[in-house]
Parts: sequence; C-alpha cells; structure tokens
Amino acid sequence: MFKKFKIPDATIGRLSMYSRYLSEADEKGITTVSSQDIAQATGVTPAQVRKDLAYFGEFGTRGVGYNSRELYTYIMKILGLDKRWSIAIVGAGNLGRALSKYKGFQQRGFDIVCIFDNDPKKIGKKLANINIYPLDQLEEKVKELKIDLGIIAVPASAAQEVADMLVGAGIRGIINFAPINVTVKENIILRRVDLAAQLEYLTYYLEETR
Amino acid sequence: MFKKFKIPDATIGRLSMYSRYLSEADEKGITTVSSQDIAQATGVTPAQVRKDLAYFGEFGTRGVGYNSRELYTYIMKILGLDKRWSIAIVGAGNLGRALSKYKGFQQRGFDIVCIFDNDPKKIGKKLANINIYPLDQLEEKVKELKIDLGIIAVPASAAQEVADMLVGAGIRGIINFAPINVTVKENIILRRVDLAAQLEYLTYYLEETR
DNA sequence: TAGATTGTTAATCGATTAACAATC
DNA sequence: TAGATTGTTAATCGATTAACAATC
Repeated sequence: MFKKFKIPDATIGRLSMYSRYLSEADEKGITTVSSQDIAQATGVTPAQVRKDLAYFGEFGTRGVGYNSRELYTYIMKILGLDKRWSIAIVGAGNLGRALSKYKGFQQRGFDIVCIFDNDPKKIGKKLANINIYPLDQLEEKVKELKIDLGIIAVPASAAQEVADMLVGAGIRGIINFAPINVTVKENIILRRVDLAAQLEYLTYYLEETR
Repeated sequence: MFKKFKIPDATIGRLSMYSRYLSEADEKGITTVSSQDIAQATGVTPAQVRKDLAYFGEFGTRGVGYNSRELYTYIMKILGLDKRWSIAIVGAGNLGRALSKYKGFQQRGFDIVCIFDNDPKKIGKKLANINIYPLDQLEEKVKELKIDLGIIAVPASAAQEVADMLVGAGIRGIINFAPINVTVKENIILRRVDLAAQLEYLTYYLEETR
C-alpha cells in the first residue's frame, strides 16, 4: 500500500482502534464522522487522528468529515484485514488454550487453524475443534495449512527454539507471549506481549500510595 | 520511591525485562553484570539500560558493573514487587478463565483472588480454586478481600460499566482487555491490552508481501 | 597504572500538538 | 456567503543515542 515513509508504531495501534469505532458508527447508521468524533471515542486528540490518516492518503472531505464505512474499509485495507489470516499457536497450556478459543480474533479476520504441543497427553486431541499436533510436524503443517502467523505461548525456556522453528517453517509474523527476549532474522516481524509486565506498570504507579 | 521527574512509560516495561534477566543471572551464579550484558539479553542498547536505571539512582560501580542480585532487588522495589498484590478478574469467559490460571502472574507476585461474572451457570463455581461471584457483590468482595487491581475481561459493550464498578469499589489500577476505549477518573491507572491489535500490527507489515 | 564501565550531559531523532490555509 | 473541518506545515515536546569525564 502507500507506505511511503516510516510510520510510527503507535499509529498502527491507533488505526485498529479507529476501525473499531468506525464499524460501530456505521452499524448505528452514522454515515459521517469528524476527526473530533473519532478522537473522542478512542481517547486521542483530533490532530492525532488526522495526522495518522494523512500518512496513508486523503480520506476525508474538508468542512464535512469522513464517511464512516469508506474510512473503515480503507483502514482495514491498510491493516491488511481485507483478507483473512491463518494462525498457529504453539503451546497448549492455559494461555494457548485460551487464545485458541478467543472470539476476538475471529471477528477481526484471524483463524486459528492449529495448535502445536509436545505433551503426548495433548497431541491428537482437539481444542475448540482445532487439532493439536506434535512440534515436529510444525513445518509440514505450516506449509500444508498455509499458516501466515505464529503465536508463541510456551514457557520462556522454550521460546527461542519455537521462534526458530516458526521462522524455519517460513512464518514471517510472530507474537511472543513468553516473558523473554527472542531474536529472529531481519524482515521477520516479531512482537512481544508481556502480560505480567502490564500489571507491573500498574503497580509501579500505585506502589508509593498503597 | 525516587520518582523525581516524569519517567517514560517504555522505561517501566524495560525494567520488567531487566529484572527477569537479573534473577536468571543471579540463579546461574553470575554475580556481576554490565549494562552491555543486560542490553544484549533484553534487546536494547547499553546506553538505554544505563539511562533507565539513572532515573532511579546509582546502582552500579564504575569500571565494574552491577551486582545482579542487588540490582534485581532494587528494580523489584521500584516496580512495587517487593510485596504481593491481589487481583480480581471480571468476566469468566475464555480470556478471564485463562488469565485466572496463568502461572506467569503468581511468579511475579500477583494473586488472583476472585472472579466476577453475571452468568448464573458460572456463579458459585470455582475456577482453578478461585471463587466466582456475581457482579453485584463486587464492591463487597473487593473490600473484604482487599483487592488492589482489576482485570476487565468482558465484552466491549460491558467494559465501561465494569470499569465504573471497579473504580466505585475503590480499585485504583485496571487492565482492560476489552477492545474499546474506557475512561476513568484521574489518578486511576488504566492500561489497555488489545490482543487482536497485536496481530494487526503483524499483518500491517506483512500485508504488502503476502 | 591501564582497562573497563558507569553516570550524565549534549546531540539527535522521532512523535505529538498547534495553527492555519484550503476547501467543502 | 459563513461555518465547519480537513490536510499539512511548523513548533513543541519527549525519548533515545552518542560521547565522555568520573572512577573503580
């Protein structure tokens, strides 16, 4: 698409929020929204909204605003969400199991198509109708099922190894839920989500007043 | 503690990473680490490490480095993790259930002490030995069990209402997993974690090359 | 002492906000 | 036309990186 220059990571996250608001507005029959409306709903400033959108083109009409449905469609396309994506989860522990059932992914165009784990008690079983395969079938299944993205939900000690396997199988986008820094070769997109660290952000601020 | 001036949010997240590396190093018997070592393990620059630490004091020895265990203890104190914190999860759906069982919280000093939900089929049951109570007992239980933090794991449509209830019950730190912007009064610490948006970050970058 | 590494200041880089001309 | 709101430029703010004196 129109990625002419470097766009702030934070912008990408905000586009997700904007798109959710826009689909909601569209469903409610609100055809036109202003940067002010979007800003209010998503907790940012109107200038921020306009700036974020300006990176990708001109989507509005001066004096009027944006067409909700149109802008929604544009943003979804920018995010690559005009098509569905297939995902593999590695690790069938608590977190892996929860993510495999999480409705929020389906709604945004993500299909969890298989799960990998090394526990013989889990292999061959199904989870929310998704097959659990052993790790040594990872490459094979990734190719067979045309999996696009990988989610690492194994303990920290196994995370790097799993990342290597995913990359080796040809996967180019990974979310790592293990609380450890994992490295991958260039041009692989890796994102770390540390759930405990989110709570620690809260305790950092509350610590002195408890 | 020593919060003399505004500290970047990103610094707090990095402190979490540093502390994990330091405890690992200490366990391995590595008594002294350099900013270089910490940086390499956590994927940042040595200058960044030193800068982050400098916000809070002088913890190292020039020409030598940092004592792993000592620095670990300092950072854990900065993050407020020198004591345990009690957490309530609101929403006993897939995500809420997974979070209630997630081992990663326990390890960092967080105790999930109760779950709230409005589904009569769930109320009164236990989940990983944690009681599920109806939402209308939220305030009562929060006070009785001295709950510090709340996790919102309900659908977007209920998130604001739940946030209001948590704040009304005296909770001052909230993680919101619902994909919607929730507002709370000043001096309540709120953090939003949007799992689908994490995947969308990947697809944004991969979209053009798929 | 020479080598190593911190703590801190200054320089750079990047992102957000403010302001306003363009234009519906 | 007058009022509203975008798109864009310039100003501001904040965070990261580089450099180096201090010091073990």
